[in-house]
Amino acid sequence: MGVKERRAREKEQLRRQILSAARELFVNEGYENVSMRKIANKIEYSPTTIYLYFKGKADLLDSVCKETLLDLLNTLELLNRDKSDPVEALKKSGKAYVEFGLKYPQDYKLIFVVRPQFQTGLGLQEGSVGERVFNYLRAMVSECIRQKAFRQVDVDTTGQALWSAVHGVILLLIDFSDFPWTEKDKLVDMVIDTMIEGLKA
Amino acid sequence: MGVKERRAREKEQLRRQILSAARELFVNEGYENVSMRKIANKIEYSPTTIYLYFKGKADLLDSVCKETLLDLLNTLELLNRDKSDPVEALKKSGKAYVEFGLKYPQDYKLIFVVRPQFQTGLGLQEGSVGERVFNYLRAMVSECIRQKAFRQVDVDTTGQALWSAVHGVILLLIDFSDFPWTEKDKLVDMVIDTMIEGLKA
DNA sequence: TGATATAATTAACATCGTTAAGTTAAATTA
DNA sequence: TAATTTAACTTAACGATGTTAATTATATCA
Repeated sequence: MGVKERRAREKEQLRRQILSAARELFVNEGYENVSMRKIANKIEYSPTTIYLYFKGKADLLDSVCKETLLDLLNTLELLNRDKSDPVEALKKSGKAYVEFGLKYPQDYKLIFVVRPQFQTGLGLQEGSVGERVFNYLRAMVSECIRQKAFRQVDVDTTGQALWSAVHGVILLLIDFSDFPWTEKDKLVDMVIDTMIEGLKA
Repeated sequence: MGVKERRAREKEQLRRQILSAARELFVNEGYENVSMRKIANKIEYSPTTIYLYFKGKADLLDSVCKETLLDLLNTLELLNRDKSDPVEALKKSGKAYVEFGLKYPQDYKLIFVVRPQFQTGLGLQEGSVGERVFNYLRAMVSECIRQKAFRQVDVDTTGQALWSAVHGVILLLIDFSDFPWTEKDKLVDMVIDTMIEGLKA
C-alpha cells in the first residue's frame, strides 16, 4: 500500500535534485548560458527527463525563483514588526530587503529582472509569492499612515514608490560593482531614509 | 579619385541601415527574440553580411546601446536648466530620464542591467557616456545644495540615491508591465517628489 | 579587356529548446 | 509464477540559433 507514497517520494527527490542543479548553474553561469543538456549532465540524467518534471526551461527558472522568493518572504516576516513604531519597522524591512538582494544578487536578478521577460504570466499576480511580499510592504505603509506618522498619501502609490527606490539601489550596487559608490550602508540608508523623510507628516 | 570616399560612404550607409533595423527589432521584439537572420531579412541581405560590419550579435547590441545613451545625454542637456530653480530642474531631469528609459526599455535594460559587466565605454567607467550622464545629475544636486534648497547632504551619496530611485521605477515598470501599477505618471512623480521632499532643507 | 580587390552569398557546424517514439524496469493482476 | 499494464527514462530527431569557412559576384584599376 505504501508503494505509491515511496514512488512519489522518489519523484519528489529527483525534482528537488533537478531544481538544485538548475539553481546552482543559473546563479553561477547565468540563465542564458545554461542549457538543459548542461543541467542534465550535472544530475546524470538525459536532458528529456527534465521535461517529465518541468514544463521547460522557463518553468524551471520560475520554480527556482519561487523558492528564493519564499525565502525572502520568510526573512521579512521573521523581523519582529514593532507595531508601535511602524516607521522604524518600515526602515528595518527596507534594509532587510536590500540586504537580501545583495546577499543573493544572482537570484535577485533572476526573479526581478530576468524572469519577468521569460514568464508568460506574471510573478505578482493574485496568490503569487511576489504578491504576498508586496502586500507585506503595503500593510506597513498603511500602518504608518493610520498612525499619522506619514501624511495622507495613497497607499498603493507609496508602496510602489518605496519598492522602486530599494529595487533601484539593489540593482545599481549589483550591476555596477566597480563604480565608486559611497559606502554601501550609507547609500542604502540614504535611499530609505530620504524616501521616508519625504513621506512624513 | 573620390571613389574610395564614395565606397566608404556606401559602407557607412549599410552599417547604419543594419543598426537601424536591429534597433527596431530589438525594441519591438526583445533582444533574445531577434535573430541575425531576422535582421538580415529586414534589410534584404544575407545574415553573414552583418558580420562584415559588426563583430556579432552582442556587438550589434552594444552599438545600438551606445547610440541610445548619446541620445539620452543629448535629451538631458537640451532641457533648459533654469539655474534659478535647481529643484524644479532636477525634477524635470528626473522625469525626462524616466521617460527616456520607458521609451527605450530594451536599450535601457541592456545598457544598465544586462551589459555593464562586459561593456567598455558604455557603463560608468571613466570617460564613458554613462559617466557623463551621472556627472550631469551630480551637478544639479550640487546646485540645489549650494542654493540651500536642500539641506547639507553629501553630494555623491545624494546623487547616487536619486539615481537609484529613478532607476528602480523604470525597471519595475518595464519588467512588470502587467502589474496593476497606479497610473504611471503618478508613480513616477511620487518617486521623484518624495525623494526631493526628503532632501529639502 | 583582363587582373585584382572587395562585397556579399552559400553551405556548413555546433548547439540550443523541445517533441515523439522507443525501451526498460517495476508493479499489478491472473 | 507468468502475463500484462504502467511508469520512468532514453534515443533520435526537428527546426532554429549564432557564427565561420569557402565560394561567387561585382566593381575598380592596369
